[in-house]
Amino acid sequence: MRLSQAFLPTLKEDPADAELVSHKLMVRAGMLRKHAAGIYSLLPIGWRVTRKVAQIVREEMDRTGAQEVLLPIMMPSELWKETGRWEKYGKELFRQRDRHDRDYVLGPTHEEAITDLVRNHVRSYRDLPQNLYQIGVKFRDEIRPRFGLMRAREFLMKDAYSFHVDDAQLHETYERMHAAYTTIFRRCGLTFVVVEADSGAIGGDVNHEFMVTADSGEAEIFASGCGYAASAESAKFAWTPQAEEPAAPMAERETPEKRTVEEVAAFLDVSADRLLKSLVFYAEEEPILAIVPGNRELNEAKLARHLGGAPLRLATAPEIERLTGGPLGFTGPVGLAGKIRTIVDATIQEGRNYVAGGNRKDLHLQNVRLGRDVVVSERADLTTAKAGDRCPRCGEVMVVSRGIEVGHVFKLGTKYSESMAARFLDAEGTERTIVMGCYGIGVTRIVAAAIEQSNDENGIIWPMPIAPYHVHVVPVNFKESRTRDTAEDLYKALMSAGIEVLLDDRDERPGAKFKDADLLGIPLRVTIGEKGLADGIVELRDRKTSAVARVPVGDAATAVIARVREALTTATS
RNA sequence: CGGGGCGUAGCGCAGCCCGGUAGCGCACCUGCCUUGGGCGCAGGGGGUCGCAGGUUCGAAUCCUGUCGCCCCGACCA
Repeated sequence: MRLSQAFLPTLKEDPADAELVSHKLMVRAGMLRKHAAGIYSLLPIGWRVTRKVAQIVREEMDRTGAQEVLLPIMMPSELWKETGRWEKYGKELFRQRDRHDRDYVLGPTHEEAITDLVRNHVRSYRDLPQNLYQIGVKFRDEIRPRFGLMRAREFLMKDAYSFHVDDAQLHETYERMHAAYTTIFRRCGLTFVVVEADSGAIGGDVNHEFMVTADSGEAEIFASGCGYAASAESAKFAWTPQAEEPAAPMAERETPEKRTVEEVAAFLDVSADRLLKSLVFYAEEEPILAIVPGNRELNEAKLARHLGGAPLRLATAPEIERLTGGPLGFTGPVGLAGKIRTIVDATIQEGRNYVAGGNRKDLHLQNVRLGRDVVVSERADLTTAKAGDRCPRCGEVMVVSRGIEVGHVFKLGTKYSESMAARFLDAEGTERTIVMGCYGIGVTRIVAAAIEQSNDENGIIWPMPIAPYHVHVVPVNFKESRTRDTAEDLYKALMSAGIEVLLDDRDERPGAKFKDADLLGIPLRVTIGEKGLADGIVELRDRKTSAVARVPVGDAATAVIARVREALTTATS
C-alpha cells in the first residue's frame, strides 16, 4: 500500500474521549472511529489487523475439525422464549420490533440459533459429534460501554458450539478447543492466563476464561503457585473454622442510626466478621435473603449461580420494609422463618454467636445462632475472595492480578438442548438429549488487548502475525530520484515475495514519516536515504527493540523477507 | 439508574464568571522554501458556539428543558 493513497488519518494528539492506551492509540493510528457510545467503525488498518486475528482463529478452529457457518444477527424472539432467555438475559439484550409488531433479538450470542439449526437435522448418534463456529457481529446493550473496542455494544466475536452424545464426548472436544485457544492467543503474540470462571448468563457448569494479563483489565484474577487460577466471580478460598462458643441467650441491642457494618461493629465493639450482613434480593419474583459475614462482600455471580442463573436485583427500601417489617439497614434473618428463602454463606458457622439486624429501626440482635434463631433454607459459597485469602487447593496466599477476558469456553451440558428439545436416538434406539459445549473469542477485543499489552510512548508495537503490514518502507526524501528508485524497487521486490508492505511515498518531512511509522507500529521499518545510499546501504529497524541493521541495498529484499518469515514462523510454533 | 465533568472549525482547546463584530494550535488549500525524528515564510478556506425554548435592544456567555459524550459509582444495609 502506498501511504499517499491510503485512508489513514493519523492524529498527533490523544482523542479527548479515550482513557485506555489501546483506545487512544487505535484512534491516533487511524484504525478506529466512534459513531456513538460503544459503536465504532474500523478503518482500513484496524480492519486489516482484525481480519488477521480472525484468520488465525479460523485456521485453528478448522484444525480442530470445527466447521464455519454464518448465523443470523437478528433472530425471532420465539427462540429466546423457548430457552427462557428472552426474560432472563435482562437489559443487555438488544430487542427489535418489525412492522408487524413481532419481536426480535439482536444476538449477543447464538446458542438458540445454532441449537435450532442442529435439532432439526441431527437424528442419530451417528450424526454426532458436531462442532460449528462463526465469526460474526454481536450486540450487547452494555450498562456502560467503554474503553473503545474493549467493551463495545457491537463487536466481532468468534463463537463455536459443539454437540455430543455424552459428557465424555463433550470433554474430548472441550479439551481440543481449550488447546486450540491456547494456540490462538500464543499466535497472536499475547501473554495470558487461563482461569476457572463464572458462566454468567450463558449457563453451564465447567468453564474457563482466557485472560490477557494487563493492569488496565477489568477482570480480577486470583492465582496461586500450585496452578489454581480463577476469576473474581468464581474464585474459591480456603477458610479455617473458628472454635465453637457456648450458647448465649439472644439479646436486643439498641443501635440508633447504626446501619452499616462499620457503624454497628464499632458501636457494639465487635469485629466485622461477627456481623451477619443480610441482603434482600429478588430472583424474578421470589424474594431471597442472603446472609454473608460482615467482613466479606457478597458475590452476586455466585448467588445467581446458586439460584440457577436467574437475574438478580436488590430489593428496594420499601420492598425490604414490607418483607421484613423493618427499615433498610436493620435487616436480619431472625423471625423470618417461612417468610423468605434464606441462604447462608458457607463461612458462617453454627455454634457461634453473631450480631444481626433486628428488623426494626435502631435494633440489632446479639448472640444470634444459626439453627436456634435462624432458619436456614440453604448453605452456599456466597462471597468474593479478597486479597490475602488462601488458595482452596494448596493453602498458599493467592496473588491478585488483572486481566482482559479474550476467550471463554463452557461445558453447557443440556441447558439449551433440554429446553429446546434437541434430541437424538442412541445405538439402543433410546431418545436422549444432546450434550453441548460453547466457546467464544472476542476478536475485536483481542486487537485492543494486543495493543494494551504491547506499546511504548511512541505508539503501537505489533507482533508480526497480526501486524497490519509486515514492513514499513520509509524513503527519507521521496523526491530524490535515487532514494525513490531504491524504495520503488524494494517495494516491488517485497510485494512479489508475498510480503505486506506499506510504502511512505508522501512528500513529508522525514520527522513526520518516522513519527507515523512508530505510531503505526509495523514491526520492521526500512529507512532509505541519501546518507545510507552513499554507503550503498539501507537501514532495517526493529520497532520493538529499536535495533538498526545496515544492509547493502542489493541484499535488502532478501534480508527483509528472511526476517518477516522468521517472525511469522516463531510465533506459530 | 445515581453523582460529577464536558459539548465552540476535521482534531486538541481558549472565550462563558462579568452579555456587545467568534479566537488559538494542529490539520487542510495556494505559492515559495526545506528534506535523517511532527521544517520555515507568505497568503487563504472552513464554525447558525449540540438542540429547543426563555430573559434581553442584543446571548457562545444568563435561565429552563432536552439530547449526546466521558469519568466514578450502581445499591453490600
